[in-house]
Amino acid sequence: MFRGRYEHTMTKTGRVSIPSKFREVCRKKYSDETFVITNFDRYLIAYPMREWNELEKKLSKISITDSKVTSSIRYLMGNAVECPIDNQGRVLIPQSLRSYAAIETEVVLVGMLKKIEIWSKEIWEKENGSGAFETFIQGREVLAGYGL
Amino acid sequence: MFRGRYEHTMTKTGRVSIPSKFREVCRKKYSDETFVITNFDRYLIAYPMREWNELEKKLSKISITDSKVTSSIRYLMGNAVECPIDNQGRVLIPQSLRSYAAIETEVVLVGMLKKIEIWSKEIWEKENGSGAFETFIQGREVLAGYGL
DNA sequence: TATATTATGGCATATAATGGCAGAAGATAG
DNA sequence: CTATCTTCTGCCATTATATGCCATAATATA
Repeated sequence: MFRGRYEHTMTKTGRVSIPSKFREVCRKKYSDETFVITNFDRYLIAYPMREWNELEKKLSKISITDSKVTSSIRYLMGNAVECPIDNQGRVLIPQSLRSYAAIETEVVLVGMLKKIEIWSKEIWEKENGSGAFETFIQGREVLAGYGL
Repeated sequence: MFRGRYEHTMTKTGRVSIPSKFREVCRKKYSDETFVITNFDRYLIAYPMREWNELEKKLSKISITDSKVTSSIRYLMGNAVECPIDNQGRVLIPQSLRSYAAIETEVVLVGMLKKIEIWSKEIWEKENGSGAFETFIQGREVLAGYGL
């Protein structure tokens, strides 16, 4: 599973190195070095191809009559981009996703179990900087039931 | 499956470039570079030939007693146009479909699993611009059961 | 300390998107 | 039936973006 936090810089052309620990998870657990990246709130999430495919398979069985569901699928699929890891261990993050998550050069990558989060450093610090510990303490009670 | 969102411009002659990622899906998954495009809501939908054929097969099994269903099928079939991808990776969108979806120059193409949606940028922004994330969050509860 | 791996910058090349134009095909009017 | 107009289609040119590759510096590992 993906864990840990890394701060990397993006090149002018929009490429970001994937931390080697994450790549190792890709190789060993998924035998595949491709992510599907999509936007989530103010940050991006990257799923290994296999995890994403399972999601797609389920979604493709939903009938298109419910317009609310359709527009949720549209949001999710419309923002999803397949990003293979290159020989230097980097992915190209498309312009649209970059601007969506306000990523310019400094990037924070966070391992989150089956997926990776990609934040602009600025936004990361605002939302997870000081105060993060307090938030953690508040949510921790829920985790207690899971063996923490 | 088709995924991702692309903003392209249509030429004066009504040709639109199909994003290379979509073309790749056509080649690899369908071994065919022809779409069937028809109008749907306020936008167009484009199916790879094979998916369209399966849809037709299913529709042909519906008995024609229900006149409402019949006219829906008529609507769908009557506007369907076969659009091959040319050597530059473009399709010609017939005038009738263009005016139906109010497409003039700026076009948004959205990958939606087994099909592609083609929107006029203007309408896209009205219906899926700001606020789309909120809508997504609302509809997401439905998707939660699908592993999101 | 030597060697491998990682992160990242720079550059050359390939591919993508799209505008323009001209000939072909098809429609329409006389 | 033919002249004219419109639309379709293929091809070339241009620009922007993506991609592959090499180099280097920093860090980790033996």
